[in-house]
Amino acid sequence: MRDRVPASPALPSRATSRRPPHSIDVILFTPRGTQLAALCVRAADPQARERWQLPTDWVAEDETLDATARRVARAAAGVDPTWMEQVGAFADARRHPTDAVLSVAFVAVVPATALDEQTTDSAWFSVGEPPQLPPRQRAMLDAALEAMRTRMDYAPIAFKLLPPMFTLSELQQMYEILLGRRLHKASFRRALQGAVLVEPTDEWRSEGRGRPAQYYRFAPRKRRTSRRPVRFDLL
Amino acid sequence: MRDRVPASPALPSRATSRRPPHSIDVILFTPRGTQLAALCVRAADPQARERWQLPTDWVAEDETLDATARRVARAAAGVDPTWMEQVGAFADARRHPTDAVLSVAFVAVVPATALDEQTTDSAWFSVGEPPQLPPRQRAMLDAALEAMRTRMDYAPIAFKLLPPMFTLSELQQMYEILLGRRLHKASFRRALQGAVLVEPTDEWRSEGRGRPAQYYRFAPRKRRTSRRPVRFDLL
DNA sequence: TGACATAAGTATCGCGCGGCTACTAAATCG
DNA sequence: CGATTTAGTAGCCGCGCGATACTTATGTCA
Repeated sequence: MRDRVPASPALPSRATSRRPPHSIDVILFTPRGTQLAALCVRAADPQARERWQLPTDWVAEDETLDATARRVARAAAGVDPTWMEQVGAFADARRHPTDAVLSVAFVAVVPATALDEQTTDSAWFSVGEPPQLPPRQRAMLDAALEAMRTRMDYAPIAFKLLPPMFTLSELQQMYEILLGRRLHKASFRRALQGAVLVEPTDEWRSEGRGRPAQYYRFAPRKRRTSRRPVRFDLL
Repeated sequence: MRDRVPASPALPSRATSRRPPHSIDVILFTPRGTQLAALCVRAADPQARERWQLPTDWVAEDETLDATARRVARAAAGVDPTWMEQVGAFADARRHPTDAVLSVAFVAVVPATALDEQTTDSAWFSVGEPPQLPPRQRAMLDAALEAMRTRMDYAPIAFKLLPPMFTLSELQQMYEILLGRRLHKASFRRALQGAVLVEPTDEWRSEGRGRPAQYYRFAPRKRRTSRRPVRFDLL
């Protein structure tokens, strides 16, 4: 399943004669146990193999930003992310490993099942305890986490991290990992039923102890008719 | 109050020897009557004076993106915006007036009172009926509007468009203009009192007919303790 | 085989918020 | 004085969400 991976995903692999001075940096998240983890790669500089950084590369000629981000993500994780979105452009004076004038950050997620063996060139770090990163990339990581959590209300990110069939407990656990906080079971299921997002299957999960759980599949039916009320309590 | 304005705000005014190939485009909003309006400028090309575009310029050497955006906004509107935030990077193949490889969009707002006479080089267009724009900038305009409306829950954008003292009706009207929809008076005031955001002053507005309205000032006291519940109805 | 543990799923209560209608309050206009 | 206009409030209602407690269905183990 894994594609051919360059020896060093952090190192710009292309050698274009006239490269644009902006990089694409990808913050890759995956659920690891009960924690959310971000992928970091070793610095390309052989002198500083102990330093970690985010996967990055230059934009190729006639390549869209999204295509570059997807390429960087695939090179670093070995698989295509199941969801990805741009976070924004970062161009302050803080240091960046490639000395890019401007860097565009993307946030992406990959399922835990897609992860294969750890390489010596990359490692997953819990978002609670990230390694020391170049200053600009550290800002990108924080912004990516916030952006993903905000986007969860609008994009089915959690669903894209699960297999086609899943139990409601598994779905709730995925939400909890991504949001970094516990949710209430009854409320979670009531809200889920209210929106018509999932439909039950005939399959049941029976693994070990406890009552078997019914499998559901993602099958959204209602279209967004809801209007959000004005909120002042977040100011 | 207006600064010196270049003859053509749309035209990159600086002539750096080695310019970075990315531009900063600013979507400037202002309340105009009961409608939200966006500022457009005439194309720099004397051959195409009938075409409109968004204010744009290149990033100067050792200039942050925000500083560039502020400079572009001031050049186009004559005043500093009272709120501004980055929208994102746009780099698809769609045409852009400066042929920039990559453009970073910013959304900003200026109060209606700060607007001076219309120049022949710029005009305000209602967001409901924008002029035809270069394709990339058209996408930026749509994204900017959505980003601003999303951000209203987290940043006091409406307050920054009002004078230091304002009536609650004025505040509600500002929210309605920015959101593009009507709000309910009682609900609006209840939510506003719930968060402790404004405090009454001793001043009263008595203009013509109707009961006088009390002036309030923006004085947020509570800190954000609220956690948003998970929402499935927006998927 | 019955008690216990474990996990899935449901029932019910209460509270607060958001939308609605209707009402009161204070000014101007004729 | 009465009509009009705008500001501001009161109360009802329904729903969403959190919390607690309960039921159901399996495996484990004495």
